[in-house]
Amino acid sequence: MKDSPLLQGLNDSQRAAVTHIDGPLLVLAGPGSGKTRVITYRIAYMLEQGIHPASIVGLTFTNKAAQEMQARLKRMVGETSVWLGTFHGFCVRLLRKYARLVGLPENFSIYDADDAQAVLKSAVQDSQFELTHVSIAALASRISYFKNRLITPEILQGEALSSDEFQVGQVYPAYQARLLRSGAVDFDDILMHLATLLRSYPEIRQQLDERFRYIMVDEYQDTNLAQYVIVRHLSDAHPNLAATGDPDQSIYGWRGANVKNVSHLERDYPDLEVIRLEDNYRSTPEILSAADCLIQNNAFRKPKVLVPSRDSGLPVRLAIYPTARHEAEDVATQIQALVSEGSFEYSDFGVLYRTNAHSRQIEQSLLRRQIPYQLIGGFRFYLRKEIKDLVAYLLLVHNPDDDVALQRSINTPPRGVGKKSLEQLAAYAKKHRTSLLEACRAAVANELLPKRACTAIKSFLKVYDQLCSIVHGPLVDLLQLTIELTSYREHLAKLDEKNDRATEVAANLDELLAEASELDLVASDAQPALEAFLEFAVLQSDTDRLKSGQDSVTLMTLHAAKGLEFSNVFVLAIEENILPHVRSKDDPQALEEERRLLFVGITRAKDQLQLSYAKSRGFSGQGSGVPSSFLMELPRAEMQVLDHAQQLDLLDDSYASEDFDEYFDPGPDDDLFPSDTGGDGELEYSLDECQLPPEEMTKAVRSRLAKATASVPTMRTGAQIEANERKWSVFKSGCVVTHQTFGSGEIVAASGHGNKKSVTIKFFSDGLSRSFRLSHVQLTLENPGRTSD
DNA sequence: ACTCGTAGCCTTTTT
DNA sequence: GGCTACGAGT
Repeated sequence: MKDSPLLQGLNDSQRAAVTHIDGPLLVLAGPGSGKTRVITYRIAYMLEQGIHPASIVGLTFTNKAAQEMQARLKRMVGETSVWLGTFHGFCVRLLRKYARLVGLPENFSIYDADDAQAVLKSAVQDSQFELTHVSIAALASRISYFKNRLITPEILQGEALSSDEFQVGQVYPAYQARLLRSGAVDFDDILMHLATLLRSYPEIRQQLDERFRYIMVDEYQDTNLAQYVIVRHLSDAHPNLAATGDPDQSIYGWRGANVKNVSHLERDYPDLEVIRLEDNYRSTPEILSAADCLIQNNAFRKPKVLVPSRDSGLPVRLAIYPTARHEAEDVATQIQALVSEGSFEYSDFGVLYRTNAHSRQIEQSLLRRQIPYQLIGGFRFYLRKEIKDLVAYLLLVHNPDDDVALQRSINTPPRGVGKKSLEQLAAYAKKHRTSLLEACRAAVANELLPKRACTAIKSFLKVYDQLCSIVHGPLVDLLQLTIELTSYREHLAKLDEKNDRATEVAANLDELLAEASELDLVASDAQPALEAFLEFAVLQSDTDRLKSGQDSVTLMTLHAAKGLEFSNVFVLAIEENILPHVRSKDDPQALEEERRLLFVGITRAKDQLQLSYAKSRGFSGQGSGVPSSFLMELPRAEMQVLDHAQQLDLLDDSYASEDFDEYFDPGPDDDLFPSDTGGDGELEYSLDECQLPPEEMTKAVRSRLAKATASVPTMRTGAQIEANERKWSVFKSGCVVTHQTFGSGEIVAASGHGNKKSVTIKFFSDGLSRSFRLSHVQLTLENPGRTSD
């Protein structure tokens, strides 16, 4: 058995992992150690051993990873019924079956972050609970945190809450009640519901455990408690659980992932076999050395080695640029040069950065050179308005209780159902404990609303009922009819008269129709096309849309890059406050996660790697220009440092101008680093007036520039904010202060940072609370209060 | 009730 | 620099 041809070409540890079939297994796989290979080979090996394909489940993080494995597996063994998919996809399928047990209909809707936020917002309004210094987003993330930790509203209500969490404690149950009433789940619910279901129904747990005898989990370091519980419950009587992961690549702590799940595995499965894959087949020793030096700075870490197996290559480059624009231009130039030399294709390049916003400049530079690229992340197809509008109709057809879908569709295109009418419908729905759709029917039947509104609602219901009548036909027809009945194309055309997105929007609709007809082909009784489509629309991530066939540069965030590899990698903007991100620097755990993020980025590179930062980034004050402390942790001696900023130091002041990027616009053939800065509109105007000889002009420009920049307040915001921060740090909760017009009062809350720092003061004179931005009011401190440090 | 204009808001990472 | 939410006008 053990000499199966499958096992040829695997190293010892890989082979050990592939052939360990029964009993719990943990594969600690460093980057580039052939993990995906191990997983696919392992499945093939299991099939070869006669294990039934339907009893094997492989769970991945992204659809992309799942598809990749599916494709590899297909090449090895042909079509199989092995379930390879994402956690969420798998859980949705199970949840559909047992939905009633957690209070959901089988046709429950899945809400994306946008929809969920809309629900949360109305839950907040509903609970007549005033939000003070807590944003909806912050509430959402707290609720998400609870759900990931399987803390249901019921559990939470039994807990004593700190004042911080009091508001969440109020809103969370209301939010959840709304979701359930709409027959909907958010992303976190998908996991939470299934986990609680498995907990509460041992016989179901047992059945599923029996059915899914062999479970594999990829990117195990990124699982959260809910996911752990699910996996654990499905591997109880048949503990054939194989987890693969790398704690050094755990980068989703912020959304509840818990690296400790790795040690929990050891605790919960005493027989656990641990196999390490430490040989790296991907990167040159130079790249690995940089990665290793960096990651060793993480204190909360089990030491692990990266063993290079490739020959020595080029040194890792560290490039320093005066501005983000230079960075982008130079990267684009390098890519172009390497491709035209013939040594590489565009698809050999990956450009990685911390946040989506950083893609803009590099996009422009590539565009200007007509270098093809694909951008991952940013705006998702299914988040586009025109797509979401249409999908809303289908959602409502699928699930009539879906209030979010109704609110979205009832007045698109505008047919005269305004805010007022909706409010009354909502009130009716609340009173009669029914859906908005039912409220609409009641309103029309009993003429509860003004005639105008009633006829509008009637026409909406007519469209809706017509759509419902063909729900069992092909999905394309349903979608086509939706577009027709709503005159959607005409509506969009009218909307788009000014901005010329019309062709793009039309193309989007066509793509939507194309995807619908594709799904019609693969639809089955178990998964009707409409349901598949709606799930696909919401669970499809953007990384999944990455097309491997075409020759283009890939642009994406470091997070999205996990699991991928490129011959040449550029990591941009490795600056303090960006990587590590501002919001991570006070928390040592979060800081280590940021370091791991860079580690992931570095280890994506096979042959060449360039890390870079810019001294100025025209990003509303945020680009500090300070190189990331992570860069100090790299083996500088082995690296090649390219300091493109040196020659420009004299001009630093002008380069630091926020508007610099606006007027520095080198054409494709321009020098990357011109000796002078050209001029913006204002400067050119003054030049015309001056009529000085060229050398003098430059001087005049410079002195004018210096003057201008000195007088623009934004130029000093950095220092100013810092000074203000210090000055304002005395205004804390509990302080007694005096306001010019309202007199004295006590600070009851403070929020925000820098110039946005604001306080809420409860005034003694009238007992009312008012909020102020510290940058806008003059306050005198009367009494530092009890919380002085 | 809808459309247009502006001010304030926010800008991590994603299933 | 971009969007959304809100407010005034038609």
